[in-house]
Amino acid sequence: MLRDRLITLLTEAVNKAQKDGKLPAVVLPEITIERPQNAEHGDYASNLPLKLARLVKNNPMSIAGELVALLPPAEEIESAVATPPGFINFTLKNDWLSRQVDSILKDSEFFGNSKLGQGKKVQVEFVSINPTGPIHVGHGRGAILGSTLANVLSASGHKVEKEYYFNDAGNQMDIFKRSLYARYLQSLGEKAEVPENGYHGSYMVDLAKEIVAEYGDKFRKLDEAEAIKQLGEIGIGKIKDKIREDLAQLRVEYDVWFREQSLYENGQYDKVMQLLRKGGYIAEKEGATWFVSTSLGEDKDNVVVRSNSAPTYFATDIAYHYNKFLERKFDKVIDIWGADHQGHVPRMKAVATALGIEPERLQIIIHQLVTLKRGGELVRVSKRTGDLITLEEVMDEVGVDACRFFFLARSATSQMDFDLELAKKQSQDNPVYYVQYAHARIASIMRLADEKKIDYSDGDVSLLKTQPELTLIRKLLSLPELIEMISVTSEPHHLAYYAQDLATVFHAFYKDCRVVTDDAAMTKARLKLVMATKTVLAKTLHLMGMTAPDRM
RNA sequence: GCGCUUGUAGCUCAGUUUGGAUAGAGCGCGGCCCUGCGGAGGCUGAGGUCGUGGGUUCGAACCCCACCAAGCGUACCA
Repeated sequence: MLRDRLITLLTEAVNKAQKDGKLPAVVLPEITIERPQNAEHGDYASNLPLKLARLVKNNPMSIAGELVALLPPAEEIESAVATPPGFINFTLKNDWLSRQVDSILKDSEFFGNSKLGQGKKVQVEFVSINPTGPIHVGHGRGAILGSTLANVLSASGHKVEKEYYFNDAGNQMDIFKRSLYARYLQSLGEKAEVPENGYHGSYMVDLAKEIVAEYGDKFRKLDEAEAIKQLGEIGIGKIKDKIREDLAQLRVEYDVWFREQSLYENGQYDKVMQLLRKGGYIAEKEGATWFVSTSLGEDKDNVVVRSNSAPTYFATDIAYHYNKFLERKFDKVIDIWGADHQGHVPRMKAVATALGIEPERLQIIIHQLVTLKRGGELVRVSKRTGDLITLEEVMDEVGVDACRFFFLARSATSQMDFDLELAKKQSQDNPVYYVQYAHARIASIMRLADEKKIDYSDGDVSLLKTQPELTLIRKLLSLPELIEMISVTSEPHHLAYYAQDLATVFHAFYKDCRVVTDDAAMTKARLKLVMATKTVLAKTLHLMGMTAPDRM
């Protein structure tokens, strides 16, 4: 990566300066290379002289001057200039830039991939809602964030597994089953009440009707406990299928669908509890069993087994993370949760510590919740009170591509209002179609070249030297940096901004540089550039889980 | 009360990790550009006390402190 190369060059310059006595022998601060916002400041810049100035108590500009003079020559660099107040600005060589078009074409869809991850095993777990109801729009945010992050991590050389955790055991499931039983009896014309803390949504009515249509009244004849059990399992199965369908429609694919139940079935729950007990992290008090997180600096202890001997969700989550790290041996685990789970973060970190797992290996990304609106009017999202807008409805209304783009264009930490009317309206104009339009436009040019039977494989890219061409090439070349940056920061929203930027510079290029002309040599060179742009744009869209249409 | 997250242009948001060069984008609003490969495009203008007040620094949207506002959490719910 060019950035690393510049750091090396600067380090050499500093070493030389210190050896020559032009710079005092101080410990070098971390060298940072940034991409200046202003194009006049070149392709890359370093503020190293400013940092050094403080340490050696010298004028930053004269340090910058010294370093520039001592920089070793490099084939990529046209110039390195000391600029007030003390930056070193690097500009790339035009012919080096244009040569990169050939290398993008050579790498094709693999352009931008790296070995950063060194094949490390990373799990990304996301969505993971209870199978008690359909997915709503807030969960969709986690789904899009998780699937996109997984795509990027794969591109940067991680061995990624995407996982969904079905909480199909415990308290909430019992409530769900009893709610369903009540709806079932109701749809057979009997009197029954959905429990007060139960699931009242209208989808439960539909679900009950569906089961009546399929199975008739056979569960009415069973005794209540047995009916609730059998009916409940059928209901859960149907909800799980629906969740899978919705996610598939959103283009979210999973490698593993993990069942909470399995933690009990294969004894891992008991195993981890014994382990914690042995480590002195378990205590009995007030009739319940507690995880003593205060011994790890937490504010309070947490119940793992209630006084009625039912384990809490926290208990199985402990077993689940034991399974992730110690049984399946992931090098890193990324959990993506909604902000309503933020209180769960510190205690899970404490669990990691108690199990001897370095807490950094467990990364928890919290995304803020989504407020759904329709024409400015607030829409309730809580599935426990019914009246919900499902992810399915949103996808049908605004389309999957627009949906993914909208969610991706915001950082996980931003609280977002998702206005359905606005999303539909805006997606007619911009920015989703703006980006996809660029791809369709490129496809159209390539079709024209194809019709004219132009073979551009021997095109000479060194003919590409005008400003719009070079600007486009520069933008193409920043994809590898972007992929690495997102892999490090886990912030895939930058992809959406990149896609827009790339579309913008392409449209500008298109305006200024006609591709297919009578000039055969220039046509071939530009076709190469256009094809390289198509590759990079499609790759960006695919990383975001969006389509790259050839026609619109 | 305490904790986490957020507050940047009329609206929706980047930029805050690593303090630096005139604070960016899209939408909306004003003005331009169609004899050419897809005008779902291009160019351009207006629009900002970076929540408020202090502090650190040669330099703060970014670091520190206080305050204000919003969301979430603070269960033997998940």
